Amino acid sequence: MQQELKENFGLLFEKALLDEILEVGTLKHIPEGVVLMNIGDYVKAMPLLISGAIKIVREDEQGDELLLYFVEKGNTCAMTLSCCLGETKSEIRALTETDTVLVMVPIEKMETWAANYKSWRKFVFESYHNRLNEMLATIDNIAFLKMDERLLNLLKEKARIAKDHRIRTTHQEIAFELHTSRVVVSRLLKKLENLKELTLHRNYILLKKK
Amino acid sequence: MQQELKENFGLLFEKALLDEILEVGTLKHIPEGVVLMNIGDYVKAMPLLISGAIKIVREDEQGDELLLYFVEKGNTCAMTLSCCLGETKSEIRALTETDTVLVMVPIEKMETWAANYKSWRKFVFESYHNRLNEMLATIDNIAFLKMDERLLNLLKEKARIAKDHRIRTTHQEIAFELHTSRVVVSRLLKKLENLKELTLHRNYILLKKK
DNA sequence: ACTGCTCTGTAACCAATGTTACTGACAGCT
DNA sequence: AGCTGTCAGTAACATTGGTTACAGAGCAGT
Repeated sequence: MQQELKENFGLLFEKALLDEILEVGTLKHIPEGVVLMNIGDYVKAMPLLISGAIKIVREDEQGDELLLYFVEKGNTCAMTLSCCLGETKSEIRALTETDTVLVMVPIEKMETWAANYKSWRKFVFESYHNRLNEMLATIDNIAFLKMDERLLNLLKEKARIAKDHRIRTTHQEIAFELHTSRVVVSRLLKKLENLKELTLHRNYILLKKK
Repeated sequence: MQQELKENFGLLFEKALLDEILEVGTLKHIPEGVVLMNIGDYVKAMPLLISGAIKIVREDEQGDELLLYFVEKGNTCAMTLSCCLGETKSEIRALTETDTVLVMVPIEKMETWAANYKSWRKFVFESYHNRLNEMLATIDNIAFLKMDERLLNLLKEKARIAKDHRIRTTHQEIAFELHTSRVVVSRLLKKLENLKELTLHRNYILLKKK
């Protein structure tokens, strides 16, 4: 664990803090598609991402879904932070988008570290900053872009995160993430294929490198 | 100033912190419709709201607008916090929705207070928490609701904030806030009037109390 | 080959929203 | 009163996206 922590958080945290994290944190390997937190859950630990990516999803009462953003290595989920501090229920669902390695830290440490380590305060504030910006980007996408642009953005993001232009997914899954219907996704994907942006296959989409 | 601070932040902050705020903060009265911060601005002070409300607006490259949320008394703008800490440009515009009273605090104090006062850390974290939740609510509105529901929600929110069922505004202004067109707003307002939710007048809308 | 399941393609239609264009109502000013 | 600018109402039409329904392709199991 020491190795992984050092590589991803070594520049962020001072030695003493790294030692404390090593002491109380636990390293976990999690495969793709596992739900880490669900809506209504109470949170007891905070994840520090070593590798992989976590997908953050919103859901309303009718069960309508919407992808909010992805969390990547060197980051943590500010929603979790937010829940920990407020001791409120989670408003979102978090699940692994790819195979993921992370360090879980018990939330009791948060306040102590915030008081004692400047680097921890910086990290937490920056996480919030990043999350607010991700949310802003999400709002921009929903409010200002049309479905075909949102679709293309999502595919590019997925390719970047999985480091693979071959995106393994179904039209239905994309439809959930964009909060639209499968038929609409198929229609727009076909349009994008005609525009030579990608090629369609069963269970995967090949995005053209540009 | 002492009086105002005590009333709105007295329960939040310990005595020593209140004294420090009194020392470096300046009290300001600002009329409705003044732009406090614009997109691209660098931020040098943080506002603590005593009374009134600030409207936070997003704008894309084409100049398309969208209302994000309102900040009310006892709160601060987490976007500002975020900008201060990151020393980045503002991503949003902030303007007074009503006449507003606030205390401006220079941002240099932020890190010192975060290190020394538990209540300040709590306040900052809670601000972030609130802002993230506001953003979530905004996303819910845009993604899951139809225009007529968004419109009605906006009107209710405006009435609540101004403490007045007589909402002084034009259809065009509402159109900007919801990022739609004036014609659509007029159409839907007429529909809501037929449903006895409100009555329409020149330059104001009378919302029915329910 | 046959069955069953999931995934994709497509047509036809509908609902919501956006656009353009024109009208009159109202208020302020001279 | 007459002129001017802003605001609101409405019709006609275009576009986008959502819905329903159905057919066929691919794949696994028997």
